[in-house]
Amino acid sequence: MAEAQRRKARRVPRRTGWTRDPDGVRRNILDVARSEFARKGLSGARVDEIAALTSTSKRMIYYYFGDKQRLYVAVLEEAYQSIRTFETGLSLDALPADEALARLVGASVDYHTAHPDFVRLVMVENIHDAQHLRRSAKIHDLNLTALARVRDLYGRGVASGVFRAGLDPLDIFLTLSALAFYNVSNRATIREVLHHDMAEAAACMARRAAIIDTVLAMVRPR
Amino acid sequence: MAEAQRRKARRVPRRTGWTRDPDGVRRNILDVARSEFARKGLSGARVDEIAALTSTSKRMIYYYFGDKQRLYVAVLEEAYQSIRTFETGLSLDALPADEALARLVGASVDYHTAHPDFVRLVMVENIHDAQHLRRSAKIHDLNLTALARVRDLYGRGVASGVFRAGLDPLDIFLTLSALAFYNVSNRATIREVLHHDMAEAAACMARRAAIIDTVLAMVRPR
DNA sequence: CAGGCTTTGAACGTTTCCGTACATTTTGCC
DNA sequence: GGCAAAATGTACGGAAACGTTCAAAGCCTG
Repeated sequence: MAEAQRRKARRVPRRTGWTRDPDGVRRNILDVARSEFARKGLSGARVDEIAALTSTSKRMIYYYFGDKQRLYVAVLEEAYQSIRTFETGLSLDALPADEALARLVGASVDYHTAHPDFVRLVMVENIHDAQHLRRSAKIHDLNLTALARVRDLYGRGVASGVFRAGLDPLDIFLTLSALAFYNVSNRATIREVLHHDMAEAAACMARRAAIIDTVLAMVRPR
Repeated sequence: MAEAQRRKARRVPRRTGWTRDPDGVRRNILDVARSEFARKGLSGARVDEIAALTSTSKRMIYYYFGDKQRLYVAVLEEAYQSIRTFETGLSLDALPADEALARLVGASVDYHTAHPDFVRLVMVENIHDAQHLRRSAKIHDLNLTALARVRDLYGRGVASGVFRAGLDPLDIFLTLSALAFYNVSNRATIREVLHHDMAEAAACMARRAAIIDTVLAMVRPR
């Protein structure tokens, strides 16, 4: 056929001098994809645009990840693994319970502030009803340690008398998560509706202190 | 031309018996669109699908709203107007400041719980960096009264000695918003990661009480 | 040095999806 | 009854955007 011949006749110039680096290529794709999915959502992000922003080509995205959805899931899984690593890395056991809690809350605020992409990915995933999270075996096994950590901390604080008894550790965890998360997730609408820019350094620090204060006030004996 | 003739030849069966109701048609489209945009986001929602779910046709969507984006903005504007109406409707002045705050927080939690579509729309808008909110004159003039209300309430409470002085009313507002919002916005990921279903009635009520408690603990004198 | 894994690159097929063209009818108001 | 606004329905243009297909070659390890 004429078409087959036309294809055969095409001369393809090759690039030389590249080093074989599968992990690097995957890394590069994942980094770009994370940013794009976080910025525009799953359906808003464009495979062609992600490809254009990588140092490789669309071809390799499909080579390594199969399709757009699986790329998204890979990004999501990595994001959750990162925050888990962060959580595990905090050493709180040496501190008194109240100081440890203050540090945990502060660290949580800082992590969210420093990783807006993570926050946005979680928003995107919530819009999609967490259906990708649900199907991901990797994340199901992840079993966030954060709640267990709060449970321990709270138990310690009650025992030593610095926290009041009768609280559900889940409420403490949800409160600190909510405050740290919302602070980043709703920055844009807060800016437009309240004319207040949480990205500004002074506002950021003040809010951080207020959040720590609030969580401590919640657990303090009355 | 043959094409023109073919079109001319087409016989279009009309539907009869409908009543003239522009507002009703707009209403119907807006309701469906809100649900779809809330469920799937701006880029995830499909105009054809929205049309299919209305009792009218795609033709009318473009007739009334021009294009997808303007339909989305209309939905967003209405959602913000609704919450503003709700906020204005609360009568808190007759109550002591602490009781008034408790009622305000409870009502806020209830509103978010009862209007998950609103919560999701705000999430979607945040993903888009609030660019539609920014351009909407309607919303810019809306000037949420909620913050002013908290400011008054807080002033009253400090004067009567039930609240401690030195807080920024903005922090109170952000805290109560964050807790009420996150409770709904992150339900899906909370369910998957913590295996805890906030939609369940018992969990819902317990969390509501904990949120009220937390905000009151924040402002209580020490 | 050989074979398989990695990489290249552009063009193409196909589907999806937004928005519009058409011609016409129905309704309600004056 | 006349008229303007409201409503109808389908098919189609055209642009995205996802994913694939071709053919070939460089790189590294064993």
